[in-house]
Amino acid sequence: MSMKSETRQEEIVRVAAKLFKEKGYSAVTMRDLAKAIGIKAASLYNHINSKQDILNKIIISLAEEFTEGMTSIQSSDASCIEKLKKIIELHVRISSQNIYGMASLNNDWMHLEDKLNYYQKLRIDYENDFRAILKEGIASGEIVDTKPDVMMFSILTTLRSLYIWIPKKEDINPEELAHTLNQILIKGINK
Amino acid sequence: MSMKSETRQEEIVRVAAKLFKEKGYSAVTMRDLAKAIGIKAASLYNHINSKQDILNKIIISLAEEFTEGMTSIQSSDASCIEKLKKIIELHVRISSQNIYGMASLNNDWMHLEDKLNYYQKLRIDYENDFRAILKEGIASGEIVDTKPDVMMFSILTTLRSLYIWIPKKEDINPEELAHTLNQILIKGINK
DNA sequence: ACATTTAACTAACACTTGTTAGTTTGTTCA
DNA sequence: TGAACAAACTAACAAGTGTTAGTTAAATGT
Repeated sequence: MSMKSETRQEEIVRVAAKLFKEKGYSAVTMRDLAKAIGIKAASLYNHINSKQDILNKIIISLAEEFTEGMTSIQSSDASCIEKLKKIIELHVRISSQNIYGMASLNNDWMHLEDKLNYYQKLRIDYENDFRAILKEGIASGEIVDTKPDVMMFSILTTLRSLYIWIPKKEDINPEELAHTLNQILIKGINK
Repeated sequence: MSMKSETRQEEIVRVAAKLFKEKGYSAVTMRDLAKAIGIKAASLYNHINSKQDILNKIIISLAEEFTEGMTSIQSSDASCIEKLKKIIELHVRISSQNIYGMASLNNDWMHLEDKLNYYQKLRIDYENDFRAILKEGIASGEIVDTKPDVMMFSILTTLRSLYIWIPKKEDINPEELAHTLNQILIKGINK
């Protein structure tokens, strides 16, 4: 068991993400965070540079993980429907593993300062890649010819909100969830 | 033109909702709000009781509007698919008319204090009504027999996120948007 | 054994927070 | 004209904010 145990910095970021999910970035104080860990607020600064920096670490690492996933999917030679399935699996996987961080990504990104532009670029690029897949599917006849913006919005907001919903279900089987979502998002719900 | 002009209290709530959308409830100070209106922070208290109270007004009035809409839809004798269509129209209408308030409803509800329990009851009841419609549709064969929880989550998170997406489009035709969403959410995107 | 490093601590800082008190100004109406 | 009121103002408050400085105690490496 070479279980490399968590560093204090990692613990701070992890606990911060949990608190940020519950109350939002602005409502969590460094004293709240310190108390949740069991030390004094000043001691946090032996491990992190600033409150800002914690938020940066949480959000940017997740955003980059999504970007990497999308790049990999883009460059594969799968069909558009298959690519969409892989995107769904990507979101289910990352969201399952980062329930707290995903809340910050969705709700607290506007409090990024230095990293705000970088984050927004990643987000816009991701959405452009997503839209390109849909348009390709429309062109090839795989996907119904409806407004790609509305399709993307619908699918992507569902996927981005998974962090709200996953913790409410006791049986978090990622494969099964991805499969059910794939059916509902692609094929719809009517018989 | 008997255009009953906005009271100062209404203006405060309206401007607050806009600021809450941009930065979140906790990050908006009473001085920010006062400056956006053009008065001093202390003057706000001639019109409102507290910062809390502004949030209550924004969120509870919207939540009750949704509840009324759902009650009306529930008691109609439409088919399940038709009821779903009406729910989509309800969300598009309320979201179009309350872009800023919807952001608070989605992101700042946890900062409700006295009204938190009441809000959560409205929300749970709404979701139960929604789920009941889906289950009825499954039983009657109108809707595909997949997990109703996942279906509800998927549709409802899309509808709840409309406030993010509507302002990005210049042509905000609610009827057309509701129609497109209806197609995508009910019939899916594959051909 | 001793020097170094790590990571906790206490104390304090400069500033911001929501809110209250008391006052002033302009408008409304008898 | 003058009393009453609405709604702005200034000043201040007590509490809380992120963060720094300086100190101490335990662990580590030579």
